[in-house]
Amino acid sequence: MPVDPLVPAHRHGPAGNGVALLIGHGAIIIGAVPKTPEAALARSLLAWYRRHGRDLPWRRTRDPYRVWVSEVMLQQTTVRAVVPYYRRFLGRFPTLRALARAPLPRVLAAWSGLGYYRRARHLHAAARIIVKDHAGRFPSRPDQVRALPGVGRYTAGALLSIVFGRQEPVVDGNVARVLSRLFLMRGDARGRASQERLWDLARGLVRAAPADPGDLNQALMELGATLCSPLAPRCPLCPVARRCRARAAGAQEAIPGRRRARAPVDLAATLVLVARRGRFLMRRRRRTGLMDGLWEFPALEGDQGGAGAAVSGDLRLEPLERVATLRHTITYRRLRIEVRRARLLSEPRGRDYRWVSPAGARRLPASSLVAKVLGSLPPGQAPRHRV
DNA sequence: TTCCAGGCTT
DNA sequence: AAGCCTGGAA
Repeated sequence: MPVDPLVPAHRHGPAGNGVALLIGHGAIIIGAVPKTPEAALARSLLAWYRRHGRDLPWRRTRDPYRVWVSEVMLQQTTVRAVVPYYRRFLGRFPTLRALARAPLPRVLAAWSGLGYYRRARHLHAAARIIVKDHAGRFPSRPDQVRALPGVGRYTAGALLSIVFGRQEPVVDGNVARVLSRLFLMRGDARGRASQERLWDLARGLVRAAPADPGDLNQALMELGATLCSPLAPRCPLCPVARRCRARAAGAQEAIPGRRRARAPVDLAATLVLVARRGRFLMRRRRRTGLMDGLWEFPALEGDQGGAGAAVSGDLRLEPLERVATLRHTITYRRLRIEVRRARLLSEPRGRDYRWVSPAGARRLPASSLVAKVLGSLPPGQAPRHRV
């Protein structure tokens, strides 16, 4: 058994003793006296979570499929953004088998606007793997869960603890913040040593809550998401503020240290709207690593904003008047986008082109940029007939 | 206008 | 270590 750096060897042992109170004629267990620091923390966190945890849709089920969908959506995405997508997604794909049967474009369409579209591909691929290799039953073995595409250390731990009640730790951004504050971890929280320390701490805590590992993990995440915020944490409301070393040191806002972002790159692009019979021409992106397989309005290549013929992939066209200007950011790219009408000089060919009504565009797999473009068009700029 | 949170993959 | 996306806060 690995030595836990937090706990002196003689402190290892049962988590606590029951304390009985006699009230009237009955004996009532009112709680356990924690024997270890972890047990004390776990007990406070669990009590707080049960009283103050938010009522979220995926907390009303233990269906592995539903919890899995929520966890993948919650990767790099806030609860507020996820909730409507989660409901819609499960409306369209109510079961793992339904998801596995669905064509990928339908899955991507349900994901449109949520970002990080690789997650949707992974989810879909993993559903098919589960049907094929696990008879449609979500695996409960850590190695099998971890082997699914799109399931890393965090997501595996979340699923195993929440759905299968296993004592597996989780460290997401919220947990990392909570733990680095509780244990006053100065220095770069993203370094390898810090990460291992965080996972060790999380493991120690989840093992101190053997009856409710999933709730313990969710309590840590909930605390980070609600009270233990990056800025202005609400320590007076925190169930473990008394045990927080960062707070004792007055350093809660300084921990963990901020990540230095990659310098943004400014780019200019021109998107073209080609209208025909009330529809716009759209094209499906190829595999570039960026919004793979999503539909978009054709972009002019390079610096072709001026007059005359221009090229967009295998398309030749003539840009016309500008109808909108907007900004869009993708990771470190800051795009300044001009939207221009255009006239075709060559006919689009193949499955990667479609003529789409504005309503139809909102049903295709597409990034938020498409919605942004459609929303930026002035009234009366809807597609019109053009000879 | 800028900054930021937020896991997985390669 | 770098890249992926978006919405909301500062």
